Amino acid sequence: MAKVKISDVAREAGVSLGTVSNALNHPEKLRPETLKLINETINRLGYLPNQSARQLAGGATKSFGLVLPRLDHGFSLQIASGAHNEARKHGYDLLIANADNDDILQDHYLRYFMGTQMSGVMVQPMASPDWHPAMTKMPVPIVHLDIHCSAPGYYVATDNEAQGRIIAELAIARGARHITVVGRAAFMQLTLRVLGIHKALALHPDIKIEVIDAGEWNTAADGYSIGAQIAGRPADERPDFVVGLTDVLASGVISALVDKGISVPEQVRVAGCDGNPLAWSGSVPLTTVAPPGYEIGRKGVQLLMEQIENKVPTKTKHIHVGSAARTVTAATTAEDINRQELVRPFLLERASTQASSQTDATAINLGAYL
Amino acid sequence: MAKVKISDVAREAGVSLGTVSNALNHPEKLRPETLKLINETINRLGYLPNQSARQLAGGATKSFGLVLPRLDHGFSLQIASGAHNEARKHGYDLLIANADNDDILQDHYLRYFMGTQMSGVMVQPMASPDWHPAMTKMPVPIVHLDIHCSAPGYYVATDNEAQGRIIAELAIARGARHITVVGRAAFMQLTLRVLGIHKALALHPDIKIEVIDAGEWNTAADGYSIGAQIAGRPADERPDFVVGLTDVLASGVISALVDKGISVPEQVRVAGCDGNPLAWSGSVPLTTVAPPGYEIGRKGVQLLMEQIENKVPTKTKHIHVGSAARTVTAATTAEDINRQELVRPFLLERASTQASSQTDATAINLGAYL
DNA sequence: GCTTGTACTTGAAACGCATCAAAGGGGCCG
DNA sequence: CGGCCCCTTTGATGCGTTTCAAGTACAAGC
Repeated sequence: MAKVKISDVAREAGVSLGTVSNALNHPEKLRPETLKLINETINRLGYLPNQSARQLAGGATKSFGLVLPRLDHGFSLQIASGAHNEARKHGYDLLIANADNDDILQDHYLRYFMGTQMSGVMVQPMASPDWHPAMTKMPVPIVHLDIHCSAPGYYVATDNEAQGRIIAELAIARGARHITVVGRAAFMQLTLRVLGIHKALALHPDIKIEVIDAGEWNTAADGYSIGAQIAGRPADERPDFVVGLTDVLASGVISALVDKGISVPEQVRVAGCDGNPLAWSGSVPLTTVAPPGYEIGRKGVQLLMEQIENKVPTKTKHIHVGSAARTVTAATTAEDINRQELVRPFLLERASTQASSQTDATAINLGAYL
Repeated sequence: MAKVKISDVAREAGVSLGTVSNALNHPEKLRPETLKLINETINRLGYLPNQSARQLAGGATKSFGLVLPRLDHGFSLQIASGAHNEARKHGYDLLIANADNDDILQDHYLRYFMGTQMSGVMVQPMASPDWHPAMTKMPVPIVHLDIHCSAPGYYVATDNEAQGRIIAELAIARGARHITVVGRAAFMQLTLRVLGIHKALALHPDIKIEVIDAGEWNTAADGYSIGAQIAGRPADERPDFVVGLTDVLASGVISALVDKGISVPEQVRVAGCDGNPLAWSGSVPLTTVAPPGYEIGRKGVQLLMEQIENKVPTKTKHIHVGSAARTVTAATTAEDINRQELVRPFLLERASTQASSQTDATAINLGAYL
């Protein structure tokens, strides 16, 4: 049980300390026999390198940290997935921390990662990351995900506004007269979706729009109760188009409507946002706009790699993923954007289900309920 | 950009190195004014403690590592969620790594975590963890999740067999004559579910059962193509009950059946396993058995805490969560089990959706398609 | 004025490893 | 046989902390 260290291995194998170290880090420098001897000794003794010591002695390790606001949100997982694959491709490890919707905790893990000599850190912040300007001056490359930063720094944003616009345009095309948006609009990303909807509707002042908050957790139960409330209204105050800011919410709304005898989509059409595979792989697929989480994770790591390789982390660089059209906000002036990538949305067929979680693009899934 | 270290803070504040260290770790030992001075200096300089150095010098940190086979599987997330909350409750951090269904990677992260002086490590292995006996002799507490270990060691298992049994009993109660199980039975946990089904059917030799592998990823598309295959059979070779070893699979099967004109549940009933919130929050809820992932994560951390506090990590201890009935396998002899907890399955109501992801128990969701 | 005690503060010693200049050991050529 | 060069191995040095025995300053008690 006593921890075996490198010197134990060295003594046992009859070589010097530095040789064992080389066996671990630069195997090509050793004579094959020596290497073999050392490896056998390592296995026999059950030696496990002390990562802390390696990092202390050797500088940064090849690993990235990723702080996510929650783990039970499919979107965050796609980010994690994309980041993971890209990181492994470059030979980096990826460690993930759950901030549990808590600013303090998010900050805590961020500091933790930076202090661990990670090569880079990524966050999907729940609020604008301007909360702590000191963060951006840290000696570790950092990238913000799924958010627009007004502060200088690297980030990769998805065009949440475009998502809203896409949904709104769909609604218009379906002849909607009264749109109800369901979800906690106070969440940064959701706010932008709502903004996109409003913008798209600017040309159609005759279309009525309302937003109903769904509580903090955006659960199906929240959706259900809102759906029930909608169902209870007199027919002429009822929307003819409901947008769930989340697939789960939309799903709950549909349950309630159907339970209360309102037919979907005949009387009320419903659409969601997120591209949850289950939402549209069922027999009655839900229409949903999928933000390119996987791609965001991937780009995030690429941005990290750039900073690491260039060693010039002073320049601001942003990437926009999945924009259907370019958005201009105060934060993204021309000078801020050194590179911008637009990925066109496209339609997914019913049966090619898995594409939605692996694709590089913003996807619109056309399903039922619409 | 140059990293500021503790000695810089000390010099700048005009105190000694050890005093700054005390300010960080034992603030109560310092005179309030000194503490204040140091804290101000720390903030002014943007000092960030080097975690590697701390760990090296100070021994283990208060943090746990969790290695998961995949991140896009809801069940693993529930584990992560439960582990996270329990860990935070004890003041520990939780870091998560994604093994991406890869043995090597799983091993890699495991070693990484152990080498980082984590206080404890947890894995949800994809195969039996006996693959590497050396692991169990490591100087770091380790707990295996969602699996039965025959090797001595700590683990918390859910009763996968019981899940299968529950589903099978449901099928019997519905008068099934021919059951088709869809999924990659080679996955440890799924194997046990299938075993449970077989055992439950032992008393009903007249009921026909078949298992169809769904490929490695268990996607909805896999389910769809299997569903299509089933639909293509002559009516008398078609099952009257399909069990998706995963909700997503079941979902895909239903899509295919419906597309091919086979009515569900009139002609073929379908059930899933996993308790994916979306699976049964829609308008046509899927029947599914939910393994208590959240609780598994929680118990895992508790087991870790026990080992840490007792400092007697030699005793084998197992916890069974969510057993509907006790299973006895060769691996769990009476002596092995020091403590066993049985949580009774219960029914969830349609509208109380969020419970399924937060509950402590194995849940059976009764839905449509059945 | 001297001793004892209290309340902080100091700084040297480890923590386990990667690094790298230097040393060792052949082989080859002149 | 000496001189060179190349391949391999050595071990002292330092990475940024924590820890802890030793030190300092000051007050109280005699």
